Amino acid sequence: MPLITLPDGSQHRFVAPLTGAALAAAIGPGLARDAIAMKVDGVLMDLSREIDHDAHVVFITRKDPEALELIRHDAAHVLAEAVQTLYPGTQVTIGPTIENGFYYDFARNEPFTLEDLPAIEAKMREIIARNAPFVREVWDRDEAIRFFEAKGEHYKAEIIRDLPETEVITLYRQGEWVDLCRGPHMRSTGDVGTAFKLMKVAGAYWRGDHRNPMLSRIYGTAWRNQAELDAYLHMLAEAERRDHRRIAREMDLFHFQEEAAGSVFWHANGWRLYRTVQAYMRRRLEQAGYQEVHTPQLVDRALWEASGHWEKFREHMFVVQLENENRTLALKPMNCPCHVQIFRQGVRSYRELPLRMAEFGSCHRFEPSGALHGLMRVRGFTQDDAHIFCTEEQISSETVRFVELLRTVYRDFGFAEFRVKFSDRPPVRAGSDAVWDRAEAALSEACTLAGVDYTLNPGEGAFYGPKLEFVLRDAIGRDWQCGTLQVDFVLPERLDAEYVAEDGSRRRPVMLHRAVLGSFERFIGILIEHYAGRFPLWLAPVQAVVATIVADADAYAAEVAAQLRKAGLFVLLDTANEKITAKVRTHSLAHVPVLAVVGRKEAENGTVSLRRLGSERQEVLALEEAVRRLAKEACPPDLHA
RNA sequence: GCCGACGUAGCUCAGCGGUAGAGCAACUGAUUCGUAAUCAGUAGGUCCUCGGUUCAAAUCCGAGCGUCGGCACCA
Repeated sequence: MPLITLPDGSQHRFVAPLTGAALAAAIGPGLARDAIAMKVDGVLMDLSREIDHDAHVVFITRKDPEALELIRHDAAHVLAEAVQTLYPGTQVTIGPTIENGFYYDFARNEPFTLEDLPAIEAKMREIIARNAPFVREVWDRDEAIRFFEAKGEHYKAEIIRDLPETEVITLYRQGEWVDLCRGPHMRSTGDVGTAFKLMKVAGAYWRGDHRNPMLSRIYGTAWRNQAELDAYLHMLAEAERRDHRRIAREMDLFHFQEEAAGSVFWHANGWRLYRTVQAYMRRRLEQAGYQEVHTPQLVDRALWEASGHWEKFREHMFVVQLENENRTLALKPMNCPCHVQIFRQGVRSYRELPLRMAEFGSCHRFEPSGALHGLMRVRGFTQDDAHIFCTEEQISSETVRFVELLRTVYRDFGFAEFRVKFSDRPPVRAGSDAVWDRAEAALSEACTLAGVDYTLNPGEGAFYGPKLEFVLRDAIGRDWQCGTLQVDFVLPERLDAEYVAEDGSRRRPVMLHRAVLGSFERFIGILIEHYAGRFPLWLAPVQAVVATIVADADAYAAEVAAQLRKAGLFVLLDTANEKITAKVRTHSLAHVPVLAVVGRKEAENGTVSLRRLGSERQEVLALEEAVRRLAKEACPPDLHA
């Protein structure tokens, strides 16, 4: 005699166990029509499941957030049926939901290509139109294994074998087709609806392990209604519009070419942007008590052996074998060993600690070809790197200082939000548990003092120490890990760094490896996408264009440009024989933030007409006033009075 | 590195066995114009590279390189 409590508090007693569908029908025809699943005491279930005990029941309709998961999960099943109908002999493996959609991995000799998708999607729509109910069946484990083996579904059989003995083995039927699945599902395939789309194909290793066979994955997106699907597709188009590689062409920032895969050719505009970012960082670091150094690119193998990189990082290093001398050098993949060399010059005193050594360190790492991606993943890059040599007691206060620096920098670049991930001791590690206890406590305490919350990444720390990772969120909600702070007990030991303590004894410093931006290349890529090329004035590589309407204004336009340059702006002069509409279009497409238009009127009155990128508003100002305002606006945030 | 797609003028792309094309950009000329494309003309190509098939290859096949989307990797 189950007593059912609904979200509105009402209670209903039934004389016998009943299914969710029956319960919905008992409550009302509207609910019977709209309910696609239910939560029984907080657990999401099929409507076909029987409720035989007192329970709190919440019905799920398409309006609920849970519906997305269900729709995507069921869409994955429909996809699998469609594929197996069209391509007999294809084995199914797994098909989970993901952010924005779902995928299904298939085992097939011939991988799927983009051309296969329209037919598969059409078949999916057929299956959905057929509207076959999802039927849940509980199977005996061994029988299920035999069943799938007999069908030639070896991956499914393997999945069942690996399930814990206690797990109930359930299969779901949709018409003729059946799949191993934990569930829950909606009522029938028709509940998937029509707001879905197959997006792309990709290879993916079975169980994510590169030693396993590669499966053929089909990605799809699915939503509750067409409007949501359209909005998602629109968002993708927006991300495409912001792609830093595309904007780089529009703004003439940089390029890549085959002869230097993974290394950037910075054009004048891009390099100006780079220098602006770097000059800003240099000032911030100086204010924060860092000393800047510069260390060699090419360093003998002996140092990398001593630091441990030769053993642990060899396959990522560019190695140079000298022909004339019997010597092996490597391009540095990191700056830390070189910084320790500077620390080791002379005798260091505890009075010098914390010693904050910064370098805009140009590093090279051999990245696998498939990993390269515009500015975001390159082989040659420059880190805003620094190493803080300090005592164990100073870890906490140095971390607080670092978080403050990072918060300031991110804010200045227009990132309001960031979050922190804390990676603690991994299973295999150097250093005693007591030292790890203290280091982790210091980082944790520092986060509290700095007023930042963190999420824990258990066991994800480096072997040499725990770390914090700083993830910022861009204008369209994507996350980018940029900053990092890593505690290192190992390198000072390996490279024999020491200082003289207050009591005259020799001690090992702790090293904090830290970066705010990560690499300039990647951070600039993020900036480009964050701003979609429409930079605030202080960052814009071309800050203004002075454009003439008639040739009579050429001389005055040159004067305007000269005044703006004198005030420190980077300005181009456009006296081309074009109509002003064409000039507006050209410079708008190049994302120039300020267009200073001058015609006869401005020349006569000593004014300029300012037009901001993306706005049709015009503001006519006296020249000196325009220069004053723009100069102020172009001032980097750290230099404001 | 693995799977798939792609590589044609500076850019965006068409052509898909039979003499390399368009728009924009560039250059020249005309036009002097008030806030997102003025008109006309000219020039511009080892069709990524190397091999193969063919009377004939941008086009078909193979390998390599690169790019893109994923997967793996990111100490």
